[in-house]
Amino acid sequence: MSYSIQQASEQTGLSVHTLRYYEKIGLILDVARNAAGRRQYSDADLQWIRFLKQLKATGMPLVQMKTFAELRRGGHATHAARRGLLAAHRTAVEAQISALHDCLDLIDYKINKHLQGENADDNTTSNRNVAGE
Amino acid sequence: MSYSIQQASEQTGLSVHTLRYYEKIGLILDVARNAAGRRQYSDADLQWIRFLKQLKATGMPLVQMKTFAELRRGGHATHAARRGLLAAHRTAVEAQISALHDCLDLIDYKINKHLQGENADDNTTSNRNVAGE
DNA sequence: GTACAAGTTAGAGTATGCTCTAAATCAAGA
DNA sequence: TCTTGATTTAGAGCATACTCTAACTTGTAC
Repeated sequence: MSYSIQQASEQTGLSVHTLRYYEKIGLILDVARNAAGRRQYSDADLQWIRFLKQLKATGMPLVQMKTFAELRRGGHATHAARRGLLAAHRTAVEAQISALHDCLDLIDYKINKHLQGENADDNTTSNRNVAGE
Repeated sequence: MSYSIQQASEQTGLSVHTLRYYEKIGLILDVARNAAGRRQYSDADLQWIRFLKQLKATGMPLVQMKTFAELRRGGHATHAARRGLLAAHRTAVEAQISALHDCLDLIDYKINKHLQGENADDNTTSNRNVAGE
């Protein structure tokens, strides 16, 4: 099964512009072309693009994804390197989750403060050591 | 207690450039000045800046933080609006956490795949419906 | 064959969020 | 007083990640 750039866009949720851009900067490699020079995305291509989207959702910069894309093209020899990258990123994602939980706690505290109708404009007298209103 | 911009920078982890920038775009309001026109940050200011930093860590755009900053200046009358904003943001942060957990799962799958020495370059024969290598 | 939609490229433009520079002012120590 | 370092402003510059434009080619329907 192969897909036009428009179909790939629909399947992945990235715009056609973005798909071309990702290819230009080396995130998507070796996309097949038909006789007329048009892109023919494979299922594997779409899976890879969805993976990129996931990585992006975790805040990974495109340049780091590019590193991964290049390693991927290197085949078996690069398995260890890719594993290392993923492991490092895993740690980063866990830290992010932890930071978001902290923020949730803070938001809950703030919401609660507002619900109770406390003087929410005077941070200096807060009985809890959290950031200002 | 009041703090110079340099001290505020040290206390909050934002650069002095960023502190001035945040003030310029309306994220930090009504910072006191001494006779010479130099900024004198209060403890309340620092708490507010730390709160901004937390919001930023959750991916909130500066323009939305600015809305919150303006509401804050509005005092009691804006409590409900602020509560609404925070509640909406809470939902967004929860969604983010959930997305990050999904990504962790995917990363774990990938790491595992590499550890086992499977053919990690052939996505089309993957026995699991996840994104490409 | 003639529209018309969809594809191609290179390259310009935009949005966000800083980050730095220049020129001037100010405060404190030798 | 002179120097050094910190501050001030307006505004320029930069990095990231798109997003769009122009000019052209291709494929399909009528």
